[in-house]
Amino acid sequence: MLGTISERKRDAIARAALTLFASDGYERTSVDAIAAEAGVSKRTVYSHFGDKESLFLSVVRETYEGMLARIGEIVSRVQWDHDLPGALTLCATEITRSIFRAPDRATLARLLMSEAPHFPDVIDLLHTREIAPIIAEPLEKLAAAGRLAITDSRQAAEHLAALTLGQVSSRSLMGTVPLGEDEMARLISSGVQVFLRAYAAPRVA
Amino acid sequence: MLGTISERKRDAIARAALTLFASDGYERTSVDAIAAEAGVSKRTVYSHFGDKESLFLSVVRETYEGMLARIGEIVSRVQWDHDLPGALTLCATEITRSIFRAPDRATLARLLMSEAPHFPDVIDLLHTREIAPIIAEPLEKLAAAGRLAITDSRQAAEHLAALTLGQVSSRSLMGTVPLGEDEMARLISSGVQVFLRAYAAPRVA
DNA sequence: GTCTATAAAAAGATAGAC
DNA sequence: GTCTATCTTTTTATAGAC
Repeated sequence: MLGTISERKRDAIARAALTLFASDGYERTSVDAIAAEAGVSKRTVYSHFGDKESLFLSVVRETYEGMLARIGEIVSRVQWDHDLPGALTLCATEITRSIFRAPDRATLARLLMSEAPHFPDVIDLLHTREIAPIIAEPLEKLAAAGRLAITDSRQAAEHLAALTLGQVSSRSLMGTVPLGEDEMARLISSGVQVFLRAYAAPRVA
Repeated sequence: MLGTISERKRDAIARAALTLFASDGYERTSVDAIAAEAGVSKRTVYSHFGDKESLFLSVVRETYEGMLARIGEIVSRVQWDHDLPGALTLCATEITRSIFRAPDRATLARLLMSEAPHFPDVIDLLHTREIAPIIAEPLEKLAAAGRLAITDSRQAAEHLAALTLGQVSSRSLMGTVPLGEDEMARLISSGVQVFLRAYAAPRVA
């Protein structure tokens, strides 16, 4: 189940690359350093991934897709039926944590933003595979159930994301400065409150 | 009033550096390229700014301070007395434009985020000289006048910023993808609407 | 102060042996 | 597939003339 030696090396290279790219950025990370961190020779890196750019795109894509899958899981696990503020807060908190607390995704967001201008493929990735639609899905159902006054679920999802994920990103400078658990909770719950005040379904008389 | 030749060269270097840093990032920008763009020799760059890092910090600081001053101006010029939604929309639009439309500041935000992890001084700058307090000031007055239901003006300012500036930043990938004037307007006005629904002063009976 | 020329180091990529 | 050794280019920074 561990794969061939070659596959394990490939994996070690990908992990080392992600770690280094995320902490130092693309240009500051040398292929030498990646090879050393992975415990292989530089030639092996080139054999597996062709060149530095392909290696970068490969690990970035893989990690980003993993993040989206994780967000999908979180959204599908949340119990939306009862406590609405609690469900929204939990969902937003878990998503934020999954992005800013996972060791290898901690600074992925920053890395993507930093390198996007130099890699059209990254811009494409970010535009094709978005977070908002994933959040929009449960909001749509809540609207249909009459529990939220939402006309455009996609837009509402972006408002919710801006008020929670966006606040945390901004405060932590895209994951650069670590945020305390309590401050993160405060930011998110304040954001959810604003969202709910704006989108609360009017009381039926 | 144009300054000495030396001062004009210094200025040309600073402008060239900002342009190149903003479009290519710190590592991808060579001092050679800056000297060429400024029309001076490389030696002159080093004479004026010491080294590449000092040059970077110098232009970043200067530009960021200029941006804050511009935001302060915008906030102070807005007429808050009459149409509240209009005033908020105008203010947010002007601020967003001043950041993402000014030629030399267009990608400053992205540059700051990208390089912050590698320059402690940039983190310091962003934490010491913030945007939120500038926006909090008029909100505080509006709350005092009973026109908004705000308890924490600083927090409300961050919510407003997240819903306007934050949405635009996110959509444009921090200025990487240019946004149409109409889409920017749509994002901002939707954000202001949410803000107002959440912070509207309760009607006095 | 400003320039040309150069030193010194680093990094991406490859050749060739095993 | 994997390694060591090497080529080539680029980049920061400086020496020395004017």
